[in-house]
Amino acid sequence: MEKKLKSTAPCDERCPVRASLSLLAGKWTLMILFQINENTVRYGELKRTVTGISEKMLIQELNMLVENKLVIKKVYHQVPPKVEYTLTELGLKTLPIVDQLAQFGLENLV
Amino acid sequence: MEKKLKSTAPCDERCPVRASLSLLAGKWTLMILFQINENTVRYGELKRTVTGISEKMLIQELNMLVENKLVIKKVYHQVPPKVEYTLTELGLKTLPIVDQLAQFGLENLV
DNA sequence: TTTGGTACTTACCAAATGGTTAGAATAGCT
DNA sequence: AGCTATTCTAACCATTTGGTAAGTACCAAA
Repeated sequence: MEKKLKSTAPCDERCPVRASLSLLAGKWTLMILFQINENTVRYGELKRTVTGISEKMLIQELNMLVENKLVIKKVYHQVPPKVEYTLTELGLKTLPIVDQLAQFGLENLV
Repeated sequence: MEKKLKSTAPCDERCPVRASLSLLAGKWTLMILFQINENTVRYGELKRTVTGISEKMLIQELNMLVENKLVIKKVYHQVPPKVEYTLTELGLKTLPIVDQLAQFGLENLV
């Protein structure tokens, strides 16, 4: 009775894949989430571990992630400043996606 | 002995997440793979189901996917022409990623 | 002979993305 | 007084990405 749903279902605004991608499709987004993972990470640490990213991009992405409630930012008002980033509940839920990406990479690329 | 590997592992060229993203991070890539899925799909069908994409982008992405061995293209030399796209073995292995994206979208967005 | 259907291709332009460089803030250390 | 450390901001430019619109090819059917 409902055999061919898949092939005809259009991928429009309601498509869950599209919705996720609009949040996560950036060049660096998933890699940053991967690096934060289940840890609490300082800005400088991210700068070092996400190799190749510019400061501008890193900050821009982090702000975007905070705005979208995937990441929590904790500022220590010290000098020199100290800022820590952690995944929110929602952010943690992206880790299975990242895991699949990692697994695909491990098995078929690199 | 090897507790803190995660937090210090840099995400450089060897990072499997980065490798996968370099292949799949495009705005439309994963959505196209999602639409082809386990089916055999004609070009025109994709044009209709991946709503919002331009012909230029769709062709460009499909060519890229064929080049990267994620998709097989079968041309029927008829008039009017008929072209079918199918996922390769490798392409099928990206479906778990897409599934996670879909699940994340379903549970937290839309 | 004109129209239609399918799968592209091309040229041009606009917008999004990303990189580089310099600098701001601030307090402790020398 | 000047240096250092850390996080972030701003201005400028280059590259990449993406969209629009028009055109190509081919034959069959009207």
